[in-house]
Amino acid sequence: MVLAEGPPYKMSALDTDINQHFQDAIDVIQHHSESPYSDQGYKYYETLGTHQPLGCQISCYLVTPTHPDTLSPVYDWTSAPLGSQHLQSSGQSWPPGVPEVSVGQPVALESPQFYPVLPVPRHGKGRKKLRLYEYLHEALSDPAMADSIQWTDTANGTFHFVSKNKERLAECWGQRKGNRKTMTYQKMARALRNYSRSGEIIKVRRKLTYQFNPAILQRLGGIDQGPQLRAPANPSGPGGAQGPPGEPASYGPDWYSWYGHYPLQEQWFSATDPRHL
DNA sequence: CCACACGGGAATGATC
DNA sequence: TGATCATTCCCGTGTG
Repeated sequence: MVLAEGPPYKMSALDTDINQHFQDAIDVIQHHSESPYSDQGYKYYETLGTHQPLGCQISCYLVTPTHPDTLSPVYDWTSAPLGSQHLQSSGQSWPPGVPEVSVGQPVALESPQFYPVLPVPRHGKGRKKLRLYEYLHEALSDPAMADSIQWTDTANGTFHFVSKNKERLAECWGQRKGNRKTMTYQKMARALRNYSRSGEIIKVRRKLTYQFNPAILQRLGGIDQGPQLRAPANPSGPGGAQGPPGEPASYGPDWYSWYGHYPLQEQWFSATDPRHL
């Protein structure tokens, strides 16, 4: 586990508070919607593998095109540092693995082309094979799959599986890939955990909930930005109307896991240092 | 104790 | 043919 170096982590009431702080922080940031580097980040995204936009051939179901005005930056992601400050002010310390620069002054990142998460897609030959996160994104855009997978917070790219029907989604994925055996949620989740290492999708400390890397979201054509897409000022009730039942009302991006999992920390360190350019 | 969600090691398969 | 990534199996842990 990523927490190996730090003190054993345990979910507690404190986490709920912290997550609430995260949400509050997100709200604050959204009020200051002029993210200094979100645009810059997008410039970077554009340099990534923007080939082959998705949203095509779904064999299992119809695809609903994403909302036209999907260009709002997903800068919620950048609120991580803010959240971390909350963490620290709450007495929660970060593990040694967390890049300090990201904690202290991420918004001040001046090398937008080095947004600290995205594994650069292979150059040259693009991957033609459909990848799981692409499929999930498609499914999230498809109302027909809403009983299996839903956006938890489109603004920051979190989504969750519906416990009751998650197996159906997994099966559909397996069929889509033409696997020999039936895909199960367990196996699909195993693949998702691999994404945590590459940083494409991370696990959120919430039941059945994951979060897209914003760069991935951008690559996949943005996220829906319907009226409900903005994170509510205060997620009402347990995860709002869409959250899995029985879950705490507040949640937040798994910043800890995000940075902790990120395997390219050193690359990122050097990347953010202009001297290494 | 049980069911469920989750995490990860390791072997294997598929693709580039 | 090797590298990479996904799939598959399996076992262990934590939680309600």
